[in-house]
Amino acid sequence: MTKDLLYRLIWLSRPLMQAAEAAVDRGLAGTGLTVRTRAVLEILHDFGDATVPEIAHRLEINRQYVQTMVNETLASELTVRRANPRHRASPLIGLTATGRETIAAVLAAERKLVGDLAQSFDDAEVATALDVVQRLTEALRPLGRERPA
Amino acid sequence: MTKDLLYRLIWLSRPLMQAAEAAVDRGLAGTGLTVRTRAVLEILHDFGDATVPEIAHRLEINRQYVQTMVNETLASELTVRRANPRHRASPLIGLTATGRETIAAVLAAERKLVGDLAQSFDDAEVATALDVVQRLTEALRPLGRERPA
DNA sequence: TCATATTGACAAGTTACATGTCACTATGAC
DNA sequence: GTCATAGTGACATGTAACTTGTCAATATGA
Repeated sequence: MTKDLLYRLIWLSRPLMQAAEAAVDRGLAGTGLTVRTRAVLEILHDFGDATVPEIAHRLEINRQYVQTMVNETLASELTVRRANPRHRASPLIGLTATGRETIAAVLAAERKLVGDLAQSFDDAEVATALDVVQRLTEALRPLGRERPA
Repeated sequence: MTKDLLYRLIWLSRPLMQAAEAAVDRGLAGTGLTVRTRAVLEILHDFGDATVPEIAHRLEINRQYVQTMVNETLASELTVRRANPRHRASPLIGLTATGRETIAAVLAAERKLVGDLAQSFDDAEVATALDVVQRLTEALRPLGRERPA
């Protein structure tokens, strides 16, 4: 029955996430990054300079916490503040040369590992899995809200 | 490319888990349970009486934390201590009538919701997704360990 | 019987967040 | 321009879900 399979799939999300984040964390050893500062740098790497609230929106966590993560990356000179023409009080955060090299190296290493894993899977099944998981996530989301829609 | 799809699938595990746990949490409103005490009761419901270390092993978290969760369920009389013939100092934890009714109601409600969701999916795609996610989790697990195997 | 392991209880520490407040700064309607 | 309203950085505090360490009581097995 689909119901039971779906139930098992839902509860597999936690082990998958834990395994994934542990693997990422291990890949971060020696870089001085944490899983969360890695996430900030990845946003800047993928989308270019952004303000703290913009990064927070992308990461779907609140701006106050992102602020502390960004402050850490500023302190370790992985990022810098740049003048924001659109808002004088809210500078754009951008990668420094070091920051760019660091995150690029991390992402490249991760992609290499995933490339190795990918050999055990074929395109069609992964595409199906991705589609199912995406639809499932969207279907579950409203159920967690105050007033489920 | 399979690699990119796989990468996206890996990073979807967190949103899926968050959506799933938020939905579970919402279903717990009014029962006095938390996501974690629910997990303890579910183990007892599915596998029968168990000691604290046994529950911890099933949940893959440490016994000290499980002990505090179990103590909460004992305090709210959802569970009771029963003599353990195999170990005098480590009682078996079992559901009370109230505990059994509570967890049965919660699980039934969850299964009903999943049943509704299941109508948007077909058996084959969910089976494929489950298989991919299981294999992916097992493949990622060793990468997070000290000495990746 | 005696070394070793298991268990419950308790204390602390940690991580990854959320929430609330303040002062400052923009922005847009007028 | 002016003024209500919203966005922002900084800071403080709170919280859930853990981990780690320790101790004394108790088992277990050679």
